[in-house]
Amino acid sequence: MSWSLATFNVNGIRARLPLLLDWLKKASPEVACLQETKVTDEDFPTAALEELGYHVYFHGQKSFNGVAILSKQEASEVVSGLEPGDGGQARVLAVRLATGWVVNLYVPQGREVGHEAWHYKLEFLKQVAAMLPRRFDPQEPLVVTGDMNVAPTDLDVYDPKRMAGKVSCHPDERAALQSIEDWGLADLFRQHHPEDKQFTFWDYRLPQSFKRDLGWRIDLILATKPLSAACTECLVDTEPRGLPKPSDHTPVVASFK
Amino acid sequence: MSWSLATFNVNGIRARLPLLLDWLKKASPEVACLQETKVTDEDFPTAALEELGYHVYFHGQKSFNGVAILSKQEASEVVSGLEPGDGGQARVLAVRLATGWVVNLYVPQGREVGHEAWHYKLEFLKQVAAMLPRRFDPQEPLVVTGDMNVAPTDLDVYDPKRMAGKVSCHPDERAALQSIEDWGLADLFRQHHPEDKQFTFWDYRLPQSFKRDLGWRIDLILATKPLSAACTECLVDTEPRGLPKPSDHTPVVASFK
DNA sequence: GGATTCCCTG
DNA sequence: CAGGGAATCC
Repeated sequence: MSWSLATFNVNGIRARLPLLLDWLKKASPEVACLQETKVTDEDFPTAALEELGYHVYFHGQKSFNGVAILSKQEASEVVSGLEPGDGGQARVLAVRLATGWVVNLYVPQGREVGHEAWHYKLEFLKQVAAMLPRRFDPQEPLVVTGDMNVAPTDLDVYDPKRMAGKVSCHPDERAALQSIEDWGLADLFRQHHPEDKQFTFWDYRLPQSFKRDLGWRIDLILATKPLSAACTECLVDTEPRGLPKPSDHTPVVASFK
Repeated sequence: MSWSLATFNVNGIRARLPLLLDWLKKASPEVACLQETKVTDEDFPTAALEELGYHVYFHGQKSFNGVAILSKQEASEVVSGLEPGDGGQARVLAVRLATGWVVNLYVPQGREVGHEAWHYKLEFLKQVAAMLPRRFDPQEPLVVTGDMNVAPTDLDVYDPKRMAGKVSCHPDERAALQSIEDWGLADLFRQHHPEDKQFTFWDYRLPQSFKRDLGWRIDLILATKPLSAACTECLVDTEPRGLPKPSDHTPVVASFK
């Protein structure tokens, strides 16, 4: 039985609901990991998503952050947060599905290199690296996905020279991401497309960024060996970013046999 | 040659632009008087309206109020405001067309009976009553239209008992409106429909107010004898209030032969 | 309930 | 440029 998993930073699930529902109807991933839902659990639009046949798991807060996982299969376990010390920010949600664990991350953006928020970002990445071996087994099927806010290599930014040493391209961030992968995770998009300059995020603030393809690949699907070996394809679905009222990110989808 | 004139409190012309354009295309009134445009003259969406064949006249301010007149015929005169002492609020706009003068009003709502804003409302109505004989001739064709924020009689409110003595139904407001009409204006809707309980405004804040028809008739088209005699019909177009993202008001249209 | 403006974040 | 939030007004 083949299945697929998506990650999508929706930048406000309430503002994005029509677009998200349309996309889910078409793409119909078995599992969808959402970031930046920007909504309290109280106000999460559960009903509309359940109508599409998803079990809905979420971990939200008032204005910022917020993660959710939609799954056609019911989860047997749900874990919110990175405890202890993710600062109360709603950035981590994990569920155990029949196909394995899915860990959904919304890594802090970090503002500027050296900024307090940037140190927090590095700390967060280190805590993820520490959490994985504590909670999981790299021999078991597991996905770590989400908006990492780190472009793994220079291939993953539109202008590596301009971005060199800047936030999301800084060596310390890349090293922190690498040490997460070193535990035993493969970057599925890169595994299937070793050379492609394909982005998943185009800043609203850069004029015409999407049209001119001035982007970053920061939304990743990482998987342990059992799943990376079963992965048949990993693609960026660029269409939603071109529709009216888009998120600044677009979905990434991995298919498994 | 027959023609029609509409009044429509759009409650924010920028937020209402798609709905307004659709309605204008269908109804195609010769003249449309708009209230609560809520936009500065700088930001008025002139182009989109001109594309529909209208000359566009407006008198706006930053967040509140704002009036505009769209006319397929060019105006030979345009007068903004009620000078002196309409408090700088953008509530009055008059244009001279081939078919006669059109005076577009957005009467203050008044908040609560006795409130400072309510006294201002009465003062405003008195100033309108004083301005008409000073500027115009009741023997000439003239329309005074807009959101009067007064329901002329108990027939014009959904629950006259509940509303008795309240804002927009208070005897002093009705008397002030009556003294405007006494100069020589007929209420065209009421002239053609002496008994109809037909509303033009349904409050957003009353749950299901439109569906349950809990409304007020406060958007009026008044005309001097030459035009009231030429008026063949006056109707409330209820459709726009039922569409997605509606104004709380709906257009009223008068037809003339 | 909805439009506006102003503020904060990305 | 776009989301959310709080305050103001109707």
